[in-house]
Amino acid sequence: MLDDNLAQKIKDSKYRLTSQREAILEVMVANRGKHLSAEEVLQKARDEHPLIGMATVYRTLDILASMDILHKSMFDDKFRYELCDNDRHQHHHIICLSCGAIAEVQEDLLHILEEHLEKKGFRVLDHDLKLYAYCPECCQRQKNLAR
Amino acid sequence: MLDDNLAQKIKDSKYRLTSQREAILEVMVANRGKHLSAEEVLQKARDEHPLIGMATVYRTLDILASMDILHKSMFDDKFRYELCDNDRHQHHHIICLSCGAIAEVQEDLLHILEEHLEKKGFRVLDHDLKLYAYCPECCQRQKNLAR
DNA sequence: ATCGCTGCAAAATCTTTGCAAGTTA
DNA sequence: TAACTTGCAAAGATTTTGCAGCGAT
Repeated sequence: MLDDNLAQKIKDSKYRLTSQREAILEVMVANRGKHLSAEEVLQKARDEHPLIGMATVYRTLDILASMDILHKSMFDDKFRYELCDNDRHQHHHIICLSCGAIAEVQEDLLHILEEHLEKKGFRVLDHDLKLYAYCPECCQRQKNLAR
Repeated sequence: MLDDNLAQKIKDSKYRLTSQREAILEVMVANRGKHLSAEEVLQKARDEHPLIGMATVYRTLDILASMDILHKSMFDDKFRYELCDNDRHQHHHIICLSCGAIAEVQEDLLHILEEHLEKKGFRVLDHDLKLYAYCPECCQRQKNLAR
């Protein structure tokens, strides 16, 4: 079942709400909080819409990102997309170098940095912070192996 | 003229110091502080070594990055490489959305964030912060146009 | 003389684009 | 109907790989 707000947002835009776009939106909503690649979106969207093509997926994801419905960023050498979540605005990613798990960090220390830069004449619009770490589970596993 | 330290570092490693590797190192040293793509490195390296191939460039850049001589990161949808600078360790990138200029930020606010994560059981090894902004020059140009 | 390294070409990925046909408002 | 959208296939772009021959130690 698709979030009416998002469907409406598209109807109100210059874009048309097609069954393919609806299917892709549903996939993104159903996977809230996950960072899906175009390939993953394609596979999941095909459950609902078996004939959908990759070009449509890329085109739709880019439209949704330009409408601030999705956030597009680069992980693992490819673009990944996640549903924007208005409640948790400033979140950063912490990527486990061992298992690849992606956790999120809510801390908002970057405002201080951004204010500093604004004083120097920059106008900061966005940022992207990735932390590379071993996650608690992998740290534990490494300790167990060492025993 | 190539930094003897770096040439020596390769000689001391399991890798051989070939004329191609030397040429690539020289390019990176001559462009200290810049973020070069493989293609750009290839073009510059060919001034010195006209027959060098792209595969060699990629292979060498990856070796140098694995030795912590270069830092590899993704900008503008491709990998870019820059010489590691021991004096300015924690630096972040601020990318102008208008002219594409890349400035660097030395502020080191991330330690606080990393300590917080360490307490939660992560072991943080590296981070990558990109800020997207309009640079002071482009801000000024926009103001001038508006007049 | 080894064993590593190189250049070339081909392959592998990921992403974008052209176009004829189908669909939406 | 008019304009937008789709799927397919082809093209683009970046990066990696296989291999025969070359080169460093």
